[in-house]
Amino acid sequence: MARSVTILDVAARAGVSKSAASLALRGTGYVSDAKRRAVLEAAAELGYRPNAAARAMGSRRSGIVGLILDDLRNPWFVPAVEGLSAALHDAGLRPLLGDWRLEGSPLVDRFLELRVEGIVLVGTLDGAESALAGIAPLPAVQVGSPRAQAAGAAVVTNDDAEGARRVVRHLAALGHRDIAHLGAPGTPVGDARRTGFEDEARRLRVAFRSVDAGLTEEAGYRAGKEVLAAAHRPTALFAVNDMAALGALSAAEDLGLAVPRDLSLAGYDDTPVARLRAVGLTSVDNASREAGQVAARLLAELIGGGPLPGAPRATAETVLLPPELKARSSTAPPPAVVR
Amino acid sequence: MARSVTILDVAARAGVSKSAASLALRGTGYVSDAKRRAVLEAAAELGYRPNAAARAMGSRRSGIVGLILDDLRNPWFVPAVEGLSAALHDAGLRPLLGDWRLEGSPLVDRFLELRVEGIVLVGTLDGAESALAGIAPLPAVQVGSPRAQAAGAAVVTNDDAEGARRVVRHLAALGHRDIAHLGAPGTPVGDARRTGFEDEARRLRVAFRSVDAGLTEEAGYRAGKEVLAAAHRPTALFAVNDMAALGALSAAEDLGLAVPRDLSLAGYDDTPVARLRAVGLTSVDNASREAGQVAARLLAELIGGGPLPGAPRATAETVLLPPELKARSSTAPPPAVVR
DNA sequence: GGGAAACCTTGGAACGTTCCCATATATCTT
DNA sequence: AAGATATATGGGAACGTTCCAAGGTTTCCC
Repeated sequence: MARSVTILDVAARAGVSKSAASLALRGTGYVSDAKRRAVLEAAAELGYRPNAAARAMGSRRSGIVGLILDDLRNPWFVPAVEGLSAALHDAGLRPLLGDWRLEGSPLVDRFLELRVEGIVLVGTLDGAESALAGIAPLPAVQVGSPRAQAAGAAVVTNDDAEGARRVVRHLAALGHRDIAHLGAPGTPVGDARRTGFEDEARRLRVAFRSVDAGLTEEAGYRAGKEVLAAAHRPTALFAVNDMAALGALSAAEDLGLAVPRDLSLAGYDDTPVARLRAVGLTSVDNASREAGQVAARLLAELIGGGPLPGAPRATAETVLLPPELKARSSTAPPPAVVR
Repeated sequence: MARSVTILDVAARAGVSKSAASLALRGTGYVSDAKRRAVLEAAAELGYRPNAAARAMGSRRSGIVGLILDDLRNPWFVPAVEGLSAALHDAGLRPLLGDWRLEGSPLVDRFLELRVEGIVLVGTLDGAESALAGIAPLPAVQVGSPRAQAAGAAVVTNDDAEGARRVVRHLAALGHRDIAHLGAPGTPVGDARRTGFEDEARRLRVAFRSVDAGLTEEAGYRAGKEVLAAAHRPTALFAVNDMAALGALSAAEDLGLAVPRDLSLAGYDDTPVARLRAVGLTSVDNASREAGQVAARLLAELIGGGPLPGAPRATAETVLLPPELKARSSTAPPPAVVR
């Protein structure tokens, strides 16, 4: 194991002190141009790589923030992570990813041992309450509707109620006067979307009903079948998410209903599946990338002392971002004969 | 910023030396039971968290391995990462995730600065050749078909040729005698799958043709349309992956062909979409979880000195794992009238 | 009962940085 | 010309661990 190159090797080769080399490499403080160049050149020649652990020791700063992802299997978080990543980088911080489902609470321990400067919780994080309690004094921001909220963490999320309202407006504008919602009560997104749906339907004087389904395809299939097989069936279905909408799509097909001729169908989240030509599902696109950016900036602010330098932690704050409707081929005017 | 509690605080409270505390906390070496208990208790009371950076300094070992993921958007890697994660843990190593598309070569720099003990490359990693050159002396394993192979890295991958052969056998057994393949030549998976397809079709004396498509839905749609609109159309289509298969599905629908009545369709990768009821696509399930495990064990062996303690790096080795066919509703016997 | 082997304990050195301070020189200000 | 400021330089301490060597017990075996 050839001992790796240290800053002392670089300093020696450049003919300067280790302090000067350190300054030159980081680009802070006073170093003459000549020395700076010599140091940089020596570093390049030797293939010098700063040792992150030693740097963390010396500076008492790790420069990293931990991102706890809810579930890698559900890549809805990708745009959010992109936004986070970019904005964190601008603040001189580096993200480290971990999967909550996969690693569980040891993940939090690991982040704490790495002395992360802040934590971003991405998604719902089922059953994370106890683990989250451990991060108490650290700056934390949660992006996406939280179930387990870390004590005092700021929350940046999409305005799910508004998204649901937009779906109703879209369907109503197409002429639908009887809409059913396949909901997922008890989940944060489920509750917000249902509330938005019902409020707007009421406001627009559209007949509506909400049935309990769930967030999975299976749940959408079952609830869809129930609603569509009933005596008086709605002309449009709004599912709590794209998965449930796809389940409902299967249910409609089973019953011989064509989408969108006999039934309009809308989902939520604008997942890649919704965009498939074979599916073409009308959905709602969360401004997740922007949410990630906002969260990162918020966190950077909290880490950098925050707006209340004396207080132990900035007060919990909730930022809501408006989503965007993506109309596709699964929604159309209702059949004329109906009603 | 209350200075965090160190091992010295723990040692003082337990009434032992820092060395004893260190030994007790790690569970190595000789410590009396009484002291061990006292130390553990003191640590718990104080909420002691070892400082990973300091530990890395002292031991000259980081205990972490970097996982470079090709693209978070394509969650095919999840089972592989699960397998990796579990097996690495058993070897006392911790995985750190990074996304190649998102972060690019700075990701490699970061891993090197963190002094990771090994690197796992997950997936194809387009354009990563130069970055990968930098990891030269580190143990590295690549899981999934590589395009950019790190010099001397071992490769653990799925036997794509075998998977393609199984698809052909399945279709032939159903009675198909004319099969087309929508391929993605030039990509590692594309080439292997096409070769397997053609070899088996030839062996079974089944008429076949391969057309160039690509790995996306769009590519599958275009190539599917071309093949299906031709004068003599095949009774079955085998696409290079599920996305392309879904594109072909749309093409078939556009042409008024019902799947599987008029046309059987198979994909590859067994993505969640293939499993959706509304889709029901016959596909091939890669043994990715197992691939991850094998890769992790291989890497752990390389890190722990490896089978050739003198050599600079174990010779590149390729492990092939057999995949499994998942027959679903998109494949059926061909229509009797045809041919 | 004498020596070896196992068990236990500890203080100091080392790891590779950054930070802090002391000092030196150049450049401005009046 | 005398300070004041900005610029530059380097030596030593600190960060929180693990490792090492050295010493002290106990246990075991012949």
